[in-house]
Amino acid sequence: MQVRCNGNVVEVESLTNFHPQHIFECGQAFRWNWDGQGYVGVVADKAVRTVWDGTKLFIENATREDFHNFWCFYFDLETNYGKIIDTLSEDPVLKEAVKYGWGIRILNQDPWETLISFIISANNGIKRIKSIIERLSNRYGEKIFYQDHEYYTFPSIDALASAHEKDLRECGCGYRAPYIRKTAQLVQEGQINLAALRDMDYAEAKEQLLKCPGVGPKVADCILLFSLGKSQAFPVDVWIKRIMETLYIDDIKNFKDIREFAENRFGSLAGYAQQYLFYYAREKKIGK
DNA sequence: AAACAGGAACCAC
DNA sequence: GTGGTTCCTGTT
Repeated sequence: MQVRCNGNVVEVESLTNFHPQHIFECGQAFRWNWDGQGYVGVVADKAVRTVWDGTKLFIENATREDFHNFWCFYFDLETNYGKIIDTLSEDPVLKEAVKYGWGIRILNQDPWETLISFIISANNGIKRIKSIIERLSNRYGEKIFYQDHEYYTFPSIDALASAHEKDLRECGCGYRAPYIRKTAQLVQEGQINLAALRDMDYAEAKEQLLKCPGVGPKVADCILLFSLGKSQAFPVDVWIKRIMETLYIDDIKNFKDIREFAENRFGSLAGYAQQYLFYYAREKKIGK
Protein backbone atom coordinates (compact mmCIF):
# COMPACT_ATOMS: atom_id res chain seq x y z
CA MET A 1 0.00 0.00 0.00
CA GLN A 2 1.44 3.34 -1.10
CA VAL A 3 0.00 6.73 -0.23
CA ARG A 4 0.31 9.99 -2.12
CA CYS A 5 -1.38 13.32 -1.72
CA ASN A 6 -2.28 15.85 -4.42
CA GLY A 7 -3.88 18.99 -3.05
CA ASN A 8 -6.77 17.71 -0.98
CA VAL A 9 -6.94 14.29 -2.59
CA VAL A 10 -5.31 11.28 -1.00
CA GLU A 11 -4.36 8.54 -3.40
CA VAL A 12 -3.86 5.00 -2.16
CA GLU A 13 -2.14 2.50 -4.43
CA SER A 14 -1.60 -1.25 -4.29
CA LEU A 15 -4.71 -1.93 -2.25
CA THR A 16 -6.05 -5.43 -2.41
CA ASN A 17 -9.39 -6.80 -1.26
CA PHE A 18 -11.12 -3.45 -1.54
CA HIS A 19 -14.49 -3.08 -3.24
CA PRO A 20 -16.44 0.11 -2.35
CA GLN A 21 -19.87 -1.20 -3.31
CA HIS A 22 -19.47 -4.19 -1.04
CA ILE A 23 -18.09 -2.01 1.74
CA PHE A 24 -20.73 0.71 1.61
CA GLU A 25 -23.80 -1.29 0.68
CA CYS A 26 -23.63 -4.27 2.98
CA GLY A 27 -25.55 -2.62 5.80
CA GLN A 28 -22.72 -1.61 8.11
CA ALA A 29 -22.73 2.12 7.29
CA PHE A 30 -25.65 4.35 6.39
CA ARG A 31 -24.22 7.69 5.36
CA TRP A 32 -22.44 6.80 2.10
CA ASN A 33 -24.20 7.49 -1.20
CA TRP A 34 -23.21 6.85 -4.79
CA ASP A 35 -23.11 10.09 -6.77
CA GLY A 36 -22.26 8.71 -10.19
CA GLN A 37 -18.48 8.75 -9.75
CA GLY A 38 -17.88 7.65 -6.21
CA TYR A 39 -19.36 7.35 -2.77
CA VAL A 40 -19.94 10.56 -0.86
CA GLY A 41 -20.19 10.31 2.89
CA VAL A 42 -20.27 12.45 5.97
CA VAL A 43 -17.82 11.04 8.49
CA ALA A 44 -16.99 12.84 11.73
CA ASP A 45 -16.94 16.55 10.81
CA LYS A 46 -16.27 16.25 7.09
CA ALA A 47 -17.93 15.27 3.86
CA VAL A 48 -15.62 13.28 1.62
CA ARG A 49 -15.85 11.46 -1.68
CA THR A 50 -14.11 8.17 -2.30
CA VAL A 51 -13.46 7.10 -5.85
CA TRP A 52 -12.16 3.68 -6.84
CA ASP A 53 -10.76 3.26 -10.32
CA GLY A 54 -10.17 -0.46 -10.08
CA THR A 55 -6.65 -0.24 -8.73
CA LYS A 56 -6.41 3.01 -6.81
CA LEU A 57 -8.50 4.58 -4.07
CA PHE A 58 -8.93 8.34 -4.07
CA ILE A 59 -10.16 10.07 -0.95
CA GLU A 60 -11.21 13.62 -1.79
CA ASN A 61 -11.23 16.31 0.89
CA ALA A 62 -8.56 14.62 2.98
CA THR A 63 -4.90 15.23 3.72
CA ARG A 64 -2.03 12.84 4.21
CA GLU A 65 -2.34 13.45 7.96
CA ASP A 66 -6.05 12.63 7.81
CA PHE A 67 -5.20 9.39 6.07
CA HIS A 68 -2.65 8.27 8.63
CA ASN A 69 -4.60 9.50 11.63
CA PHE A 70 -8.03 8.42 10.53
CA TRP A 71 -8.88 6.88 7.16
CA CYS A 72 -6.38 4.07 7.26
CA PHE A 73 -8.00 2.83 10.47
CA TYR A 74 -11.55 3.65 9.33
CA PHE A 75 -11.21 1.45 6.26
CA ASP A 76 -9.33 -1.24 8.21
CA LEU A 77 -6.48 -1.05 5.73
CA GLU A 78 -3.90 -2.62 8.04
CA THR A 79 -5.83 -5.86 8.27
CA ASN A 80 -4.76 -8.64 5.95
CA TYR A 81 -8.00 -9.74 4.32
CA GLY A 82 -6.22 -12.17 2.03
CA LYS A 83 -5.24 -14.18 5.05
CA ILE A 84 -8.74 -14.01 6.54
CA ILE A 85 -10.23 -15.18 3.26
CA ASP A 86 -7.75 -18.05 3.04
CA THR A 87 -8.66 -19.23 6.51
CA LEU A 88 -12.41 -18.89 6.01
CA SER A 89 -12.18 -20.63 2.64
CA GLU A 90 -11.26 -23.86 4.40
CA ASP A 91 -14.99 -23.98 5.06
CA PRO A 92 -16.56 -25.02 1.73
CA VAL A 93 -19.70 -22.96 2.25
CA LEU A 94 -17.73 -19.80 3.00
CA LYS A 95 -15.42 -20.45 0.12
CA GLU A 96 -18.42 -19.83 -2.11
CA ALA A 97 -19.74 -16.85 -0.10
CA VAL A 98 -16.37 -15.12 -0.11
CA LYS A 99 -16.50 -14.94 -3.91
CA TYR A 100 -19.65 -12.81 -3.81
CA GLY A 101 -18.62 -10.50 -1.00
CA TRP A 102 -15.20 -9.94 -2.52
CA GLY A 103 -13.61 -6.73 -1.26
CA ILE A 104 -15.63 -6.31 1.89
CA ARG A 105 -13.94 -4.40 4.69
CA ILE A 106 -15.28 -4.11 8.18
CA LEU A 107 -15.13 -0.43 9.02
CA ASN A 108 -14.01 1.14 12.28
CA GLN A 109 -16.79 3.68 12.67
CA ASP A 110 -17.52 6.08 15.48
CA PRO A 111 -19.10 4.13 18.39
CA TRP A 112 -21.60 6.86 19.24
CA GLU A 113 -22.90 7.17 15.69
CA THR A 114 -22.94 3.41 15.34
CA LEU A 115 -24.82 2.94 18.61
CA ILE A 116 -27.64 5.27 17.58
CA SER A 117 -27.68 4.08 13.96
CA PHE A 118 -28.20 0.48 14.99
CA ILE A 119 -30.88 1.32 17.54
CA ILE A 120 -32.67 2.82 14.55
CA SER A 121 -31.92 -0.28 12.50
CA ALA A 122 -34.07 -2.47 14.74
CA ASN A 123 -37.11 -3.67 12.82
CA ASN A 124 -36.14 -1.54 9.81
CA GLY A 125 -34.61 -1.99 6.34
CA ILE A 126 -31.45 -0.26 5.08
CA LYS A 127 -33.30 2.27 2.95
CA ARG A 128 -35.44 3.50 5.80
CA ILE A 129 -32.55 3.51 8.27
CA LYS A 130 -30.65 5.79 5.91
CA SER A 131 -33.50 8.23 5.52
CA ILE A 132 -34.13 8.44 9.27
CA ILE A 133 -30.44 9.12 9.95
CA GLU A 134 -30.48 11.74 7.19
CA ARG A 135 -33.44 13.52 8.80
CA LEU A 136 -31.91 13.31 12.28
CA SER A 137 -28.65 14.79 10.98
CA ASN A 138 -30.43 17.58 9.13
CA ARG A 139 -32.32 18.45 12.26
CA TYR A 140 -29.74 17.96 14.99
CA GLY A 141 -26.35 17.93 13.26
CA GLU A 142 -24.12 20.80 12.23
CA LYS A 143 -24.14 22.22 8.74
CA ILE A 144 -20.90 21.77 6.81
CA PHE A 145 -19.97 22.44 3.20
CA TYR A 146 -18.10 20.52 0.59
CA GLN A 147 -17.87 21.71 -3.00
CA ASP A 148 -20.73 24.20 -2.54
CA HIS A 149 -23.05 21.50 -1.32
CA GLU A 150 -24.35 21.45 2.22
CA TYR A 151 -24.20 18.41 4.48
CA TYR A 152 -24.96 17.80 8.12
CA THR A 153 -22.80 16.00 10.65
CA PHE A 154 -24.21 13.22 12.77
CA PRO A 155 -25.94 14.67 15.87
CA SER A 156 -23.87 15.07 19.04
CA ILE A 157 -24.58 13.23 22.28
CA ASP A 158 -25.91 16.42 23.86
CA ALA A 159 -28.18 17.16 20.91
CA LEU A 160 -29.95 13.80 21.11
CA ALA A 161 -29.98 13.69 24.91
CA SER A 162 -32.02 16.88 24.93
CA ALA A 163 -34.15 16.06 21.88
CA HIS A 164 -37.88 15.80 22.42
CA GLU A 165 -39.53 12.48 21.75
CA LYS A 166 -42.10 14.15 19.52
CA ASP A 167 -39.40 15.67 17.31
CA LEU A 168 -37.55 12.36 17.08
CA ARG A 169 -40.78 10.72 15.98
CA GLU A 170 -41.17 13.37 13.30
CA CYS A 171 -37.82 12.20 11.93
CA GLY A 172 -39.36 8.76 11.47
CA CYS A 173 -37.86 7.04 14.50
CA GLY A 174 -41.24 5.66 15.57
CA TYR A 175 -41.25 3.76 18.86
CA ARG A 176 -37.44 3.95 18.96
CA ALA A 177 -37.62 7.68 19.77
CA PRO A 178 -37.55 7.24 23.58
CA TYR A 179 -34.76 4.63 23.27
CA ILE A 180 -32.59 7.10 21.37
CA ARG A 181 -33.17 9.86 23.89
CA LYS A 182 -32.60 7.63 26.91
CA THR A 183 -29.49 6.02 25.45
CA ALA A 184 -28.08 9.46 24.66
CA GLN A 185 -28.71 10.46 28.27
CA LEU A 186 -26.93 7.34 29.58
CA VAL A 187 -23.90 8.20 27.46
CA GLN A 188 -24.07 11.87 28.44
CA GLU A 189 -24.16 11.02 32.14
CA GLY A 190 -21.24 8.67 31.75
CA GLN A 191 -23.23 5.63 32.86
CA ILE A 192 -21.88 4.02 29.76
CA ASN A 193 -18.40 4.97 28.64
CA LEU A 194 -18.14 4.40 24.90
CA ALA A 195 -14.46 5.31 24.79
CA ALA A 196 -13.66 2.46 27.17
CA LEU A 197 -15.41 -0.28 25.22
CA ARG A 198 -12.67 -0.92 22.67
CA ASP A 199 -10.27 -1.96 25.40
CA MET A 200 -12.72 -4.32 27.06
CA ASP A 201 -13.08 -7.89 25.96
CA TYR A 202 -16.05 -8.85 23.80
CA ALA A 203 -18.31 -10.14 26.57
CA GLU A 204 -17.72 -7.20 28.87
CA ALA A 205 -18.25 -4.58 26.17
CA LYS A 206 -21.44 -6.34 25.07
CA GLU A 207 -22.77 -6.36 28.60
CA GLN A 208 -22.24 -2.59 28.76
CA LEU A 209 -24.02 -1.98 25.45
CA LEU A 210 -26.99 -4.12 26.51
CA LYS A 211 -27.69 -1.59 29.26
CA CYS A 212 -28.86 0.86 26.60
CA PRO A 213 -32.57 0.84 25.85
CA GLY A 214 -33.13 -0.26 22.26
CA VAL A 215 -29.98 -2.37 22.25
CA GLY A 216 -30.53 -6.12 22.22
CA PRO A 217 -28.18 -8.96 21.20
CA LYS A 218 -28.19 -8.25 17.46
CA VAL A 219 -27.78 -4.49 17.71
CA ALA A 220 -25.03 -4.90 20.31
CA ASP A 221 -23.14 -7.28 18.00
CA CYS A 222 -23.41 -4.78 15.13
CA ILE A 223 -21.95 -2.00 17.27
CA LEU A 224 -19.18 -4.30 18.53
CA LEU A 225 -18.28 -5.39 15.02
CA PHE A 226 -18.64 -2.14 13.06
CA SER A 227 -17.19 0.33 15.54
CA LEU A 228 -15.26 -1.48 18.25
CA GLY A 229 -13.07 -3.97 16.45
CA LYS A 230 -14.70 -7.04 18.00
CA SER A 231 -14.30 -9.45 15.13
CA GLN A 232 -15.84 -12.36 17.01
CA ALA A 233 -19.24 -10.60 17.05
CA PHE A 234 -21.78 -12.38 14.85
CA PRO A 235 -24.94 -10.27 14.43
CA VAL A 236 -27.90 -12.52 13.67
CA ASP A 237 -30.71 -10.88 11.73
CA VAL A 238 -33.38 -12.54 9.62
CA TRP A 239 -31.09 -12.71 6.60
CA ILE A 240 -28.41 -14.49 8.56
CA LYS A 241 -30.97 -16.75 10.17
CA ARG A 242 -32.28 -17.74 6.74
CA ILE A 243 -28.89 -18.39 5.25
CA MET A 244 -27.66 -20.32 8.27
CA GLU A 245 -30.79 -22.47 8.09
CA THR A 246 -30.19 -23.04 4.41
CA LEU A 247 -26.46 -23.72 4.56
CA TYR A 248 -25.57 -24.98 8.02
CA ILE A 249 -28.21 -25.96 10.54
CA ASP A 250 -31.47 -27.76 9.97
CA ASP A 251 -33.40 -27.22 13.11
CA ILE A 252 -32.95 -23.88 14.75
CA LYS A 253 -34.94 -23.02 17.82
CA ASN A 254 -33.89 -19.41 18.17
CA PHE A 255 -31.33 -16.74 17.29
CA LYS A 256 -29.18 -17.64 20.27
CA ASP A 257 -28.52 -21.11 18.82
CA ILE A 258 -27.14 -19.48 15.67
CA ARG A 259 -24.82 -17.17 17.57
CA GLU A 260 -23.43 -20.09 19.54
CA PHE A 261 -22.99 -22.18 16.42
CA ALA A 262 -21.08 -19.36 14.72
CA GLU A 263 -18.94 -18.74 17.77
CA ASN A 264 -17.84 -22.36 17.79
CA ARG A 265 -17.40 -22.68 14.06
CA PHE A 266 -15.76 -19.37 13.13
CA GLY A 267 -14.25 -18.12 16.40
CA SER A 268 -12.49 -14.77 16.15
CA LEU A 269 -13.33 -14.59 12.43
CA ALA A 270 -17.09 -14.86 13.02
CA GLY A 271 -17.71 -11.21 12.17
CA TYR A 272 -15.97 -11.50 8.81
CA ALA A 273 -17.83 -14.71 8.08
CA GLN A 274 -21.11 -12.97 8.90
CA GLN A 275 -20.35 -10.21 6.40
CA TYR A 276 -19.62 -12.60 3.56
CA LEU A 277 -22.70 -14.65 4.38
CA PHE A 278 -24.91 -11.58 4.64
CA TYR A 279 -23.85 -10.31 1.26
CA TYR A 280 -24.18 -13.75 -0.29
CA ALA A 281 -27.68 -14.18 1.14
CA ARG A 282 -28.82 -10.84 -0.22
CA GLU A 283 -27.30 -11.41 -3.64
CA LYS A 284 -28.78 -14.87 -3.93
CA LYS A 285 -32.02 -13.87 -2.23
CA ILE A 286 -31.79 -16.95 -0.10
CA GLY A 287 -34.95 -17.71 1.83
CA LYS A 288 -37.11 -15.36 -0.19
C1' DA B 1 -56.36 -1.33 1.48
C1' DA B 2 -54.90 -4.99 4.30
C1' DA B 3 -50.65 -7.48 4.72
C1' DC B 4 -45.97 -7.48 5.36
C1' DA B 5 -41.01 -6.58 6.90
C1' DG B 6 -37.86 -5.97 10.59
C1' DG B 7 -35.38 -6.50 16.57
C1' DA B 8 -36.24 -5.25 21.31
C1' DA B 9 -39.26 -4.50 25.31
C1' DC B 10 -42.40 -6.31 28.19
C1' DC B 11 -45.11 -9.52 30.50
C1' DA B 12 -46.49 -14.14 31.58
C1' DC B 13 -45.07 -18.60 33.08
C1' DG C 1 -34.59 -18.02 30.89
C1' DT C 2 -38.06 -18.95 27.47
C1' DG C 3 -42.36 -17.84 24.42
C1' DG C 4 -45.74 -14.84 22.73
C1' DT C 5 -47.33 -10.20 21.84
C1' DT C 6 -46.81 -5.37 20.78
C1' DC C 7 -44.47 -1.34 19.02
C1' DC C 8 -43.95 2.24 13.94
C1' DT C 9 -43.75 3.30 9.22
C1' DG C 10 -42.79 2.64 4.40
C1' DT C 11 -43.73 -0.52 0.81
C1' DT C 12 -46.63 -3.88 -1.85
